[in-house]
Amino acid sequence: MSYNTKQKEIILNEIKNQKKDFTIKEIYEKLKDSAGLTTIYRLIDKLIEEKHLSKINGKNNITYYRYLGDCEEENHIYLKCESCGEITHIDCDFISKLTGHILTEHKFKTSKDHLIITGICSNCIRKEG
Amino acid sequence: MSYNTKQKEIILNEIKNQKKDFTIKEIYEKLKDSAGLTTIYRLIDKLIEEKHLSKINGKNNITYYRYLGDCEEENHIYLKCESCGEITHIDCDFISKLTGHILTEHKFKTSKDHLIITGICSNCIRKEG
DNA sequence: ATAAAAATGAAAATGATTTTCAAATTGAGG
DNA sequence: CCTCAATTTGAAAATCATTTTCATTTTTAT
Repeated sequence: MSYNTKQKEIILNEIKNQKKDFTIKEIYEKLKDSAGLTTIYRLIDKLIEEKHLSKINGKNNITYYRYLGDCEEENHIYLKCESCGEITHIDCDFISKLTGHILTEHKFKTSKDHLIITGICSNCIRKEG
Repeated sequence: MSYNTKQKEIILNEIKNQKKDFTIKEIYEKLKDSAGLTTIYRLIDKLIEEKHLSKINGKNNITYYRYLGDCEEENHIYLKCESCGEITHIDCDFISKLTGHILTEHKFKTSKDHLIITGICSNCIRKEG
């Protein structure tokens, strides 16, 4: 039915140790002496099927994976100005209220590091108006 | 800076006419006599950057795209799942509180039609399949 | 009308993912 | 501890979507 192998154990262990989203390449680079690329792909596919992993489209067509295990709260949000491109980082209670609201009312777990809100910053508002 | 061409017009028109999520291949098949594949890729990348289009991970590594109509409403926000790519529109008071807070406390005027918050949707966060 | 800037697209390159298949490993049943 | 069929592995080859290249064409400002 399903055999246990040392490769599966090694790969799963490495995935669980990831602190952030990771790529296949990163895993392979670390494990290339103990597991082949094909095997890594196969296990990852299985973990996704079993909903232990989530596949994420990053920028530049890079595929990241996220281990679904622990979810820490953070009150961080990025404000990105569409005009000058400036990104400011805010950290306030209101954000946790927002993410809490979105989670409970809209059943959606906002990503802490990808929470970017776009608009126009105060400097650029002044310039334009 | 940016030139208008008949290809851009034709491709954009075709995209806007799509009733559902679509693939590049589908667009190319329809327009192959009037626009090249490279040009379609280029315009789609630009539309994504401008948040008029969203990229969606389908099954079997098929990439779909969804046209995000221009939104004029005040309390409107898009929730985009980083895993499956699914997009939900939410429309609630909390959002106007958020934008009000960001404007008064952080001096930042949020963009109405580009407000996309990313995270993981409830379907994807469920672990045991 | 002219020319510089920008856009096009065919072809080639890239690169991630999948497939193939012979060899190695696993685990159940002696 | 054996044996062996089922399963797994991984190197190499194949696939295929996307990107790059670059010569040519189109657009727009002057």
